[in-house]
Amino acid sequence: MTLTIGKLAKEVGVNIQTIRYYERRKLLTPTDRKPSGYRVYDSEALKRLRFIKNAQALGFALQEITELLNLRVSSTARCGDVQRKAQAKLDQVKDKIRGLHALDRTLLALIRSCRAGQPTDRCPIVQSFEGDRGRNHGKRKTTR
Amino acid sequence: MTLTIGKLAKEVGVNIQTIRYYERRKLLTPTDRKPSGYRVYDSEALKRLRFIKNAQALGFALQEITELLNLRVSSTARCGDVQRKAQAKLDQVKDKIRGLHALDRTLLALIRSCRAGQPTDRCPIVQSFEGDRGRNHGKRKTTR
DNA sequence: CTTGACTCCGTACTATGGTACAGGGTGTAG
DNA sequence: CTACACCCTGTACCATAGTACGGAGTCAAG
Repeated sequence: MTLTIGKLAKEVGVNIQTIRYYERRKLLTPTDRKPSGYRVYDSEALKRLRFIKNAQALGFALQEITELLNLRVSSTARCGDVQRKAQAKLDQVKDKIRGLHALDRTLLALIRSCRAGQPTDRCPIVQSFEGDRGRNHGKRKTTR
Repeated sequence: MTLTIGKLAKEVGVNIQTIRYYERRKLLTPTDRKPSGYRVYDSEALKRLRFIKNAQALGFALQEITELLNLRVSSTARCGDVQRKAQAKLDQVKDKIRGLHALDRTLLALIRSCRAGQPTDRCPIVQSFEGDRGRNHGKRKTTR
C-alpha cells in the first residue's frame, strides 16, 4: 500500500508542510520517489507519523522523538548501548506517569470537594506535585 | 517567608526573565512589591511556579496550565462549571497516562528483546500506539 | 560613600514547531 | 487540449516560550 503526501497528511490529520518539515528534520523520509519527484509513502511511514504525533502530545520534543525512533536492536547498534538509552527513556516516561497520576488525583479531589459544596478559594491544584520532583538540574546552590 | 525574584528563580531553577514572562502571561503575580518596586514572592508563589514547570514537562502548554490554575471551587465560580472543566482535564490526563503506559511497555519489550540478543531492525517503537489514539480528524489543532 | 550584586523596565533577539505563499511541474477526466 | 487537483522547491512568515541586552535605580558590606 502506498500513499501520496496528501493522503498521508489527511490520514493523520496534519498539514502537508508539516510532513516536509519532518523530512528536513530527518524524522520521516519518504519510502520512495516517483519519476516526477512525488514522494511515496508506505504503511510504515503512516505508523511512524502517528507515533510522532502521539509522542508529541505526551510532551516529547521532536529531538527526543528522534532519539526514541532511533532506539532499535540491530546488527550495528551495540546492545548495552540501546539498553542504556531505552532505560533512560523508560525512567523519563515513568516520571511523567507519576506526575500525571498526581495531577489526576488532585483533579479528582477537586471534583469531589466541588460536589460536596466546599468552596476552597486557595487554588488546590498547585499541591499536586508536592515534593519538588527535582526540577533544578544540578544548578542548586545552598539556599542561602 | 518571602523571596526576591532572584531567590525564587534559583530555587526552582529557572531564569529571572522567565518569571517576568509568566507575570506578563498572568500565570504568576508577585505577592507584593517593595517601595523600590522589587517584586516580593511568598511560598505559595514558589509552589505555583513549581507546578507550572512540572505541568509543562508533562506536555501542557502555558495556556492549558492557566486553565488548570484557574480551576477552583469558589463563591463566584459555579460548581457545575468547575466540575465540567476538571473532568475534561482529567480525561486529558488519563489519555496521556494511557499513552505513556503504551510507550512504557514498548520500551520494556525493547530492553528485553535486546537482552535476548534478538536484532529487530524494523523500529519497534512505532508500534506503541497501535489503534491510532489521538488522531486528528479534520484539521483540529493538536493540543500540545 | 563607594562598590558589586541585585533589581527595574523596555525592547529585541532566539529556538522550536510549524504554515503560507510563489512560481512552477504532474496527472487525469472530460 | 484544457481544466483542475495535486505535487515540487524555496523562501518567508507565524506563535509559543523563552533569553539577552541596555540603561538606570536599590541595597548591603566594607
